[in-house]
Amino acid sequence: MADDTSANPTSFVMHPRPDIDACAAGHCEPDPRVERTRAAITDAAGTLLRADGPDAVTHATVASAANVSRTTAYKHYPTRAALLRAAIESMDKHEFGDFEFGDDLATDLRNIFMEFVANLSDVEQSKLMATMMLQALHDAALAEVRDEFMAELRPVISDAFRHAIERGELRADLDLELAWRTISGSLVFTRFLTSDPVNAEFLDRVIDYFISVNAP
Amino acid sequence: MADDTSANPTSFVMHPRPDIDACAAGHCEPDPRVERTRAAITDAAGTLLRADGPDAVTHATVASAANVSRTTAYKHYPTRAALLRAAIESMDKHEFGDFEFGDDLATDLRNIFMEFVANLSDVEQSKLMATMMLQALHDAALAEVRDEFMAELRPVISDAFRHAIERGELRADLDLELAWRTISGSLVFTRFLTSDPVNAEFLDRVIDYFISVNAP
DNA sequence: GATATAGTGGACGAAGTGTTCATTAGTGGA
DNA sequence: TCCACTAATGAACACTTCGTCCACTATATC
Repeated sequence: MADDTSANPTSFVMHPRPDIDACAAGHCEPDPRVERTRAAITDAAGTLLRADGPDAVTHATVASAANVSRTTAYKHYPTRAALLRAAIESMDKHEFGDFEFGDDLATDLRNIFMEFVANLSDVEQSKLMATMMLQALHDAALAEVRDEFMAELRPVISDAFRHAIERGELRADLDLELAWRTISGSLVFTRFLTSDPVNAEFLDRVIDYFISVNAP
Repeated sequence: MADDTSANPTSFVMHPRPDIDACAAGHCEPDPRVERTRAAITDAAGTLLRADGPDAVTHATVASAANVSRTTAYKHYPTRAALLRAAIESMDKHEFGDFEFGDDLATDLRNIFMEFVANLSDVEQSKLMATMMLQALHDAALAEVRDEFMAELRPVISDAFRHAIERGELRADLDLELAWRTISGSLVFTRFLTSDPVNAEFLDRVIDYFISVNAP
């Protein structure tokens, strides 16, 4: 099916525009129509996911909520899995690049986990997170999204621990890997496997327990 | 529509049978047909949930897998939520009534969490658990199921802690509530929010860390 | 065997899914 | 400003799934 290059010279591809898939891949002068449409779709998908759960995220509902035709939704996200992934990726992940460490560990941990806890205490955001956890079990691409999400958190916590060790707040032989899993885990476990509230108060309790137990 | 009691005496309700809903409620001489059908449906639903995830659990698929007519599936579980709940309840929850405590905490914890970890390291069982966590956010009835599931685990762990305290393996002022959340949480968090494996080795690491940190 | 309920399977309209296609709208280069 | 090109549209399509209904058969108890 290769085009015959000896065809009518006026039929040259003179103004090639990047197509949808090329833009999705990343580097290409973006067509504003594509950007607009994609943003509308991902926003709508995320909102629907938070509000009504994963079952509510279909091409039809999303297209309607995004004021976009159903056909377009299929063009951008051919499968339901891709649509769901887009919805989950719409989650605003906190950037810790500019995090400023304070003078004591408790304050640092409170600041770091504040937003995490806020997400957990919000039912809609929790639905989104639980959906991510569930889907990541099937969907390798989504598992990567999840890992990137967590990759934001971990180095900041590790740094906080290191500072605390330097200050003598924590024992020097602390297992950093287990330490951060302990704190995050207490929050996640309590949110998703118990009926107990996960709020600032509980976070404080977890942090205090952690510090008291890991003091030198 | 009250029956006229003066009607033909042979038309008395002579052999009233309990209906489906009464049996579902619990106490009633169970109709073997109902028991058989229910078991077939819940088994099939659980298997489907584990194998293909919650989206695969519909009245049609379950009925087909259970060799039961679609109509019957609707009769027993009128909504999809009810069907999913049945699937999740089919999870065999370990009974700890007969648990025998040993002479050291590490062994006790290993034995207690062994099955929990086995579930987490199995992808299918993990799907079931993640579905439970997600659905419990919408479905109050399912939240209760989840709590009952956890209620099996907690007292055994608390007892293990208490024995350990008596033996001098743990500090006496240990916060039991946070302690068990710490261990369970490390496992759950690592399973559902990281790509790292949760296996016997990891469990040992968690337990060793916990004990070393909470020693008197 | 009489009687009552559970389970069956076909049929149904309604709704949803995934695709195609001719048409319209919006974009950037000439 | 015009033009070539692609994105987006919406109507139409065959197809599947959903939930419900009903006459009928199977099975359990007395």
